[in-house]
Amino acid sequence: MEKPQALAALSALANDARLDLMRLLMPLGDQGLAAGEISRVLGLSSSRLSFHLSALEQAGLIRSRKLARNVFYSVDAAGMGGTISFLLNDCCMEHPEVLACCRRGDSAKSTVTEPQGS
Amino acid sequence: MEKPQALAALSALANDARLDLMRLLMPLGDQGLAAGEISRVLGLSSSRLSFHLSALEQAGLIRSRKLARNVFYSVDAAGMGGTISFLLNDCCMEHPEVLACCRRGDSAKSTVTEPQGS
DNA sequence: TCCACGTTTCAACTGCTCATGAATCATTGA
DNA sequence: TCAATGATTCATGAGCAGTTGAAACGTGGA
Repeated sequence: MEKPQALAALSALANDARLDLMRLLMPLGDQGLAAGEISRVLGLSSSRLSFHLSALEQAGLIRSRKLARNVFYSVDAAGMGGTISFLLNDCCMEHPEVLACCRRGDSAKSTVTEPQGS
Repeated sequence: MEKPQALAALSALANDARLDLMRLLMPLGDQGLAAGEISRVLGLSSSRLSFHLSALEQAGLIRSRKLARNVFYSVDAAGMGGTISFLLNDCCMEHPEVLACCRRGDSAKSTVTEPQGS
């Protein structure tokens, strides 16, 4: 993934509503969920939801599929994976401590990175 | 890592200059680089750099250390790792296809995720 | 054909992010 | 003490992101 694309994806993810949206769609796989249903679950107005959905779709993080009157949205696993991969490989250059934090699924509370105590 | 903290980190990363900054600091480890040197390397004005540095520091992605007249900035591996871990675990719930993309270090060009052809 | 429903688009407004240059602060050496 | 250096803060302005409600669009059923 190139930097502009990664930047677009990061910008898209850096929003409360859109992060909730990704978390809602993630376990549903390719089937996804209709826009109206998403709007009901997340409590977003239709125009607001449409705005956020198109932001995520433009960033390559979700896909849409028209079915009768409904539009179903589902996560684009490759887009999301590519974004995380960009952070891990291109940005962090597989920095060992960063990798360790990821594998632990750990939060920011480690002091092992500070051997210099003087 | 909690959602507000992850959102702050994602917002901080969703910027061209700040992404460059992280990539510059990443291989330097705990030693880091002085602000003036960073400004020279990246070609940023001092006030602009200071603005971006404080954004990254507030987001918990870098640390600062005063040394004589200089302020050295270095990556906070735990913060960066926690952010990636949040995306991978909390947001993607370790979605197998997302994980696969990450392990491959692959970009968004995979069609293996689409077995349904009819 | 007409209406209802699901969804998107539009215009207007608010607030935030970012860039710029000047001013300020802290530290060091003369 | 004073000047020079390194870094941050401030005020300003431009532009973008997000919210809202109304209008428009496409589709399917009566």
